[in-house]
Amino acid sequence: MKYPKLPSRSENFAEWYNQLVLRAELADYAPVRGCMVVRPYGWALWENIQQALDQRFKATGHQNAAFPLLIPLSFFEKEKEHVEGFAPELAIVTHGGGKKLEEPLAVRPTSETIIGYMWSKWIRSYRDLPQLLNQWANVVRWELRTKLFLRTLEFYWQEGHTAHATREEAEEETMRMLGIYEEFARTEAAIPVVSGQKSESEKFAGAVATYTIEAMMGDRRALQAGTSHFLGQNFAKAFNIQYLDRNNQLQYVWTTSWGLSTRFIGAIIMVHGDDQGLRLPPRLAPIQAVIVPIWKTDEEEARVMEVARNLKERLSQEVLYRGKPLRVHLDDRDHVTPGFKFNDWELRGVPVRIEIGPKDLEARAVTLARRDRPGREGKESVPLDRLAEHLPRLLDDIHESLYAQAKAFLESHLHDVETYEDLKAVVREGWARAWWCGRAECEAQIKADTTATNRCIPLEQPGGEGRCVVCGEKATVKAIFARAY
RNA sequence: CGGGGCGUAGCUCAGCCCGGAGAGAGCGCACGGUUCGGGUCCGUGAGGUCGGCGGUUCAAAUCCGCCCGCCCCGACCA
Repeated sequence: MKYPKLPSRSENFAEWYNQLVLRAELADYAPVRGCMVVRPYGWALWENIQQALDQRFKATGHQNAAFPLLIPLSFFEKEKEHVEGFAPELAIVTHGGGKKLEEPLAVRPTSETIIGYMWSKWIRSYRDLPQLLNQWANVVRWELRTKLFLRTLEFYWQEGHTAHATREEAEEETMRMLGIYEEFARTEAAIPVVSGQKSESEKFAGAVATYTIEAMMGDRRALQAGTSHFLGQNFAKAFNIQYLDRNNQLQYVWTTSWGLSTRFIGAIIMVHGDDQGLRLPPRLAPIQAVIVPIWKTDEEEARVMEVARNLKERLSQEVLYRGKPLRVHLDDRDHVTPGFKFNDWELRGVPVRIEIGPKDLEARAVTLARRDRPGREGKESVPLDRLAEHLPRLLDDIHESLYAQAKAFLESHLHDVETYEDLKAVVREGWARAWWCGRAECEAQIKADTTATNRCIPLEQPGGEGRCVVCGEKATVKAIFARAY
């Protein structure tokens, strides 16, 4: 076999993932340890994620801004938990312009501190609130163990930062943004998630409460796919962000922050991908439909290519999918065979392939192949003049089918457990949902015994009470335990 | 930071144990032809400080020492 197949997902998931990222040209290793280059195809995917989220942020009143990459090191020392959490993974600039700096500068690992500093200058009155900001940025965290998209020294994300007059408003904001992440994952990426709250030991350094969306990867490990933090007045006090309320009383603001990173691309790969390669969710796919022309003779080539070119023009100009022009690519490479192209575009995860050959021309039709169904089963012939109306429906159908598959997978590997023995067995192959007393010792015990961590306390709770799966004490909530990335 | 693996052509690797003739294979790439409805076939060609530095030797990709880098598995994290 000239073109080796990917390692199969079931045999070696980690190797399958690595090779797929490289071969689909989403990213490549940079010459610096732990850093990656996001290649055009991967970045196009990220741009579509950005668009989908940005639109939602703006619709809920947020504005984009840009804060500096470099942050005075002393800023991190102002909030005790924050510095403890981030100090070990800071990259620090000590020299500039050939001279040693008076004060070292940290390359931002997140921007609460510098935004807090600016707010302390900008906020004077309750009339200045709320502050609803977001920035699209790169950040650096000196991770020891890296993996493309999932954990790299430098990564790209959006970080939302808001300041509010009241606790209630800030808490509402925290939950609103968590809801947006959940809805985005479901309706754009076809990824079902569990929304919940992080335990004390898993929460963000400096937060009062951290909320998360957790997604189940194809190897049944959990991935934190987005987070939303209620920061209380921790940063307000650390950076002295105060305002005068209606009664002329000086008050501290209440802040939130929330983020989703290029890690989400890893989730898309690991949730939907199969042994053939990527299966990109149609609404985020850089290419939604690829046209593969097929011919034998020069005369056929001329006829087929003419129709193919016209089709590409017509589809990208006339067909709107969810309000945006259909993203169509014509694969006019003449030095590779159709069979090669089929495999190539399947590896790259394009949702729909449009085959046009002499037989199709004769029937005034094209052959459509959908990526979510393998082989012949996913193929159908569609008349040329019905394609424009057919494609959006097909893309929706693929989206629904990907979501349904992922949802079924999640549900079939998420089990309620009653005993500790059950929990230990379940987390080897999936997620365990169990009564938990809320104590860190019990979480730690589970982690020590199984390497599974407390992923979250789901917002959806059964109610009532039970006995902690570890210690047997009274428990009022159930938590999800799983091995995670 | 602990454990493991690897560094020879763009990629995957052979050669190294046992030093010696011209530094190799497959893929990819370029050109020509052939093919094209599920990873075509043939030919020609370009392409290499054998990770770096030092040592041993008449002679080092090969033996020895030091260094550097990367990947994988664990603890930490989005």
